[in-house]
Amino acid sequence: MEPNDFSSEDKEILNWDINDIKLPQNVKKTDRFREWPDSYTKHIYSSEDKSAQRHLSSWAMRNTNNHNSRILKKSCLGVVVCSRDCSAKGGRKIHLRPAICDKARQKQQRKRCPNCDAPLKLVPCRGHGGFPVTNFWRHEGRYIFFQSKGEHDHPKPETKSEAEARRTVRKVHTASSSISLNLKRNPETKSLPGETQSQGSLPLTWPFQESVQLPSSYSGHLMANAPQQNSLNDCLSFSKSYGPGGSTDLPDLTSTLDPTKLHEKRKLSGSRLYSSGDLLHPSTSGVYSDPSDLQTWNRNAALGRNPLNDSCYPNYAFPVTSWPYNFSSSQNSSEQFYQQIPLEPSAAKASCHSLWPNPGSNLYEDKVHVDFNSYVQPPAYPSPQEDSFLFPYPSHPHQQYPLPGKIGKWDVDEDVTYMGFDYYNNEMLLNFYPLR
DNA sequence: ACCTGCGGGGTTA
DNA sequence: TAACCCCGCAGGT
Repeated sequence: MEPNDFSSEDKEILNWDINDIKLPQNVKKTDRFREWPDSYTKHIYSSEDKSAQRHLSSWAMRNTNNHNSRILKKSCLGVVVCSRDCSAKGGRKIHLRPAICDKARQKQQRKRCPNCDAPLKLVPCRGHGGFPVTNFWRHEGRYIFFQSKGEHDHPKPETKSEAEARRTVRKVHTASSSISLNLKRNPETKSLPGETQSQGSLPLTWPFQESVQLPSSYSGHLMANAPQQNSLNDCLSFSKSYGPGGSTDLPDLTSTLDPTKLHEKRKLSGSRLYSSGDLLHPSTSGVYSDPSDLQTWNRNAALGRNPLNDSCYPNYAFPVTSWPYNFSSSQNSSEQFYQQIPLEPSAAKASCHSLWPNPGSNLYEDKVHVDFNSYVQPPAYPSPQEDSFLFPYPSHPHQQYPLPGKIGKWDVDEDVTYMGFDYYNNEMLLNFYPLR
């Protein structure tokens, strides 16, 4: 649509700025929640949207004080990578989600690469004129306004739920292995001083062991089968809740947030919002101030990525060689993907991904946007969250790393690639590596 | 333990 | 003044 085709009303809706005194309230259509907002984009969400209420993003965004209680500002923390830039089997790269909490992040950076044991490195985001990409949130009336400044100049980290899931499972594993060890020992034997369950010392192959050791209290809602029933059935059960039929929202992690909370604070002032600073800055393209980052970037860009290979396959035999879902793009590599899933465990040391296609179910029916049908298209491949913390190298015909500043984005048009994912199932489709 | 939002305050241009 | 940042606190999960 050409700009001239817009009515003045439309223009108002399109031209708002998060810093405006008044924001449009005659919004005809709210946006679907964007999990990976990038570039200089704006979105208007419904105030009912749980993900928007929580100001969620799959980028690791931390709160930034802009001294403006009416506009929440968050800046991107980048991504945690292996300092040796190692590749796991299958060419996957280590792309961890930086901890939001400063202390937790420092602690995280003291950990080692789960793949090669090299130190981890935080790649800062410099996508906004050399500074981190910033996101702004403002609740106004029935809508939640979102504005993004800058274009992420780094790979996507694992998602929030993936990172949370990894932590959760690590805890469970620690607990269960502790119990297990105690049972193996004389039950009355106390732990030796200094004896710890070092996460870092666990073999990389432990994820599967962990998955079968999950206490039933934990895994019961995750798997239809008993935890001890391994491999095929578990793996298939992982995939049950995912697929192109899902909504595009982030998982509804909780339902307790009071959406009016922010309004209560914000109704204090009715006049012009004082400037939130960099909102007024001219747009700038991504800047690489660190040549090594650019090098890494270029390498990644040249190698591309394959969202299919990013998908989860647990660290054990995966017998599925085809998928019942009939993807719209039958000639694309999704078909190939399912036929190439390695059958031997050694090839499957990879992140467990949250987005297996789901032929039937739609766990998000209650959340489906009113104009859902106008947005959802059958995905060309099963994994929109192609950027788990392990990254694939093989290039994908549909998606490659664009260089910053290009029109290309980290993800393909979200309208196409979005798929819903279920938080709890996501927990089972996690990256089991014991980090953080 | 960690996430999130808030707000005080420091630094720099 | 405006942009960035760090830090600590409180409430929540």
